Amino acid sequence: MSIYEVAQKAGVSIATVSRVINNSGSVRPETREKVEAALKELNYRPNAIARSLVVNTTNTIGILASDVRDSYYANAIYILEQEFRKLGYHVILCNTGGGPEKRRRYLGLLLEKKVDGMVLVGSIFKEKNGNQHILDASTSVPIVLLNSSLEGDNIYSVVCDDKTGVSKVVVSLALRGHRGISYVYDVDSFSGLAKLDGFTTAMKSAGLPIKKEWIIQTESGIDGGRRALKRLEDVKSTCTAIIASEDILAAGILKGLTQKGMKVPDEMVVFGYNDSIISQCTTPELSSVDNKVGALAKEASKVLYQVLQGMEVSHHNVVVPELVFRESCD
Amino acid sequence: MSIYEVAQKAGVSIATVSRVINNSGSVRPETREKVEAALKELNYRPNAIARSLVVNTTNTIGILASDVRDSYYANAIYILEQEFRKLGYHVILCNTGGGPEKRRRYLGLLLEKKVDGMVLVGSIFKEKNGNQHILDASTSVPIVLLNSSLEGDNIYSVVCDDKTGVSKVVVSLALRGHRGISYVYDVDSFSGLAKLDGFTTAMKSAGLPIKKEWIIQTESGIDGGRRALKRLEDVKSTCTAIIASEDILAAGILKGLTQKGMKVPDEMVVFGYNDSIISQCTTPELSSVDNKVGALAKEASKVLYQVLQGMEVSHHNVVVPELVFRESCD
DNA sequence: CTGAAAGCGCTAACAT
DNA sequence: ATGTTAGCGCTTTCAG
Repeated sequence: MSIYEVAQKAGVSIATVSRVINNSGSVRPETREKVEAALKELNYRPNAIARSLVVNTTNTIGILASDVRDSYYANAIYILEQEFRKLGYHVILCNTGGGPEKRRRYLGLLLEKKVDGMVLVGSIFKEKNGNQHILDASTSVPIVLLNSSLEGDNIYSVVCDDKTGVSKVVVSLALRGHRGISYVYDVDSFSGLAKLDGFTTAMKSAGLPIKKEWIIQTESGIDGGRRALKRLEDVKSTCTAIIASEDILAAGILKGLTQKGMKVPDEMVVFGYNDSIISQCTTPELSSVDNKVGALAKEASKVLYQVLQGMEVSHHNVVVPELVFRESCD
Repeated sequence: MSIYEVAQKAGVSIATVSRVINNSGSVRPETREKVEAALKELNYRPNAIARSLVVNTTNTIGILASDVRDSYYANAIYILEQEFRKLGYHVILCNTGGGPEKRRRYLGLLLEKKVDGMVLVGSIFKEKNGNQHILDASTSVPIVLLNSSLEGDNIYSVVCDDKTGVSKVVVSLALRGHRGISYVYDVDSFSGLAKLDGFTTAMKSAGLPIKKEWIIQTESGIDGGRRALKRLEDVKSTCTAIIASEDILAAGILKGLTQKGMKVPDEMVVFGYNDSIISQCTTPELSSVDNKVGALAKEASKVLYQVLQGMEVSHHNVVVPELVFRESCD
């Protein structure tokens, strides 16, 4: 099953076999045929490991994501895998589960596996020095961050302009006459902070009041949404619109509202974020912000590919999100 | 950055360095310290590729799934990755997109990459000879099928008993007095067929009428559900319960029902399948069948691991699903 | 306890 | 056009 046996069966040297396999050098048609016959007969498969060792490249990209089960990441990974495949790369997947510790370990493992490059999907949290390992890894291979950002020679980022995303929602709501707008979010990630920033900035420039009690941080998930709504009631809120940083949060809010018998969108308008499948499953259907994961992932693969090809590539790349209106805000 | 440089810096041979790295053989404490110092200083990382070449194993498992974006697959992949990681394996992910053609190619690629084993996630469709490549691949490495089945020496399967899953729903519905029960499904996959079988079998043994017009095949997705409902109306159906083969289908059905002003569950009962996040987002919330992806994936990784360890393992393993009652069927 | 050397399967000069 | 050969970085006998 090695190249030697093929060579022997074809009555040529291993170099010749290598040549026909890789279409390199030139070989006489008759010789080629002999070799190809042997290849078929032995059902030969080249050993990519051995090849990698000599050519010093694995055609493999490492992908780190905190959790594939999140549909946002799932989408990103799906596209990344597809795109890299088209470009001739394999993909090794690692679920890091968020924390920097596991991420550090996986980065190391991927480095040992000699991946040609990596893409880190999703927000990096702001730990003190928590990102040193990324910087370190980047000395060995190029790294692209999808929806996160970090400064470095060999680090590239592709982000969705989430600040603008939320801003657009605020503006849109203001135009519809809403003055009391609440913002509900979960995590303090890179994009989480950008969204929050977008909210406050836009509220200010629209001249709308920003009340502390209207900005609510809650747990992730549908129950997080429910709970946030409850807290909003506690403070006797008089807002007429709620923006959630995630669709799933908005789904919880919608549930809570319905339960209280409040009409959406008549008595309260709700906006989600991600334009995930969830936004189509709720009743009423959820208006949301399409943060373009597909475009982001495509861009990320393109960037990494170009870097790998030795091209000069911009270190910062941004994609602009779009509002999608459904029943919860018409 | 190779083992040679470490050896040189430590003033020992590469064999010794190898020994301390792998904790193999025995080395004098002082020597070990010298080596470890050099290791640190050079920030050395072993080259897994080179190692794989000699030990003839990569500690990598290939995973083929048709589409990670499907939450069912996403869950499976997440758990698989976690479990294998715990066992010391990496995971290469391939999205095959369903068809056998791409799957054949990916199988080959994974073989070249010398994965130690593979798990194929999801249903294999019934093509004529469409599965020969799986059989072929299994001569090189063990393969476990998650929720699919194929006979072979080196092939193992872990399936959810979906036939029983749907049967349970039927029985449960019959107990509640429903006699007219409709079944809506999308694809003819391995598990798709099992579910359908479960429906007809259970209907028969419950002595309930099986009408052709009540068994509806439709497209996948939320619109598939909507459309199926429409067809059900077309035939002036008088059924009082609908079972869908997927939550997302049920979501579409629910939407359609609400639109028509029909009360769920009072006028019509609906049951989904998968117990996905979707079932909690709909209004009313969807009763569903928990098909235990988590358990399935855990079992799959265990099976493959044991095979890799040279243990004797059962070729057929089944996990039993459970009903989860929510508002759409109380 | 440590080192020398063979070899894993392949590619890429360098010869011929 | 084809063959010979030297590694790629590592593990693993086999000597010492």
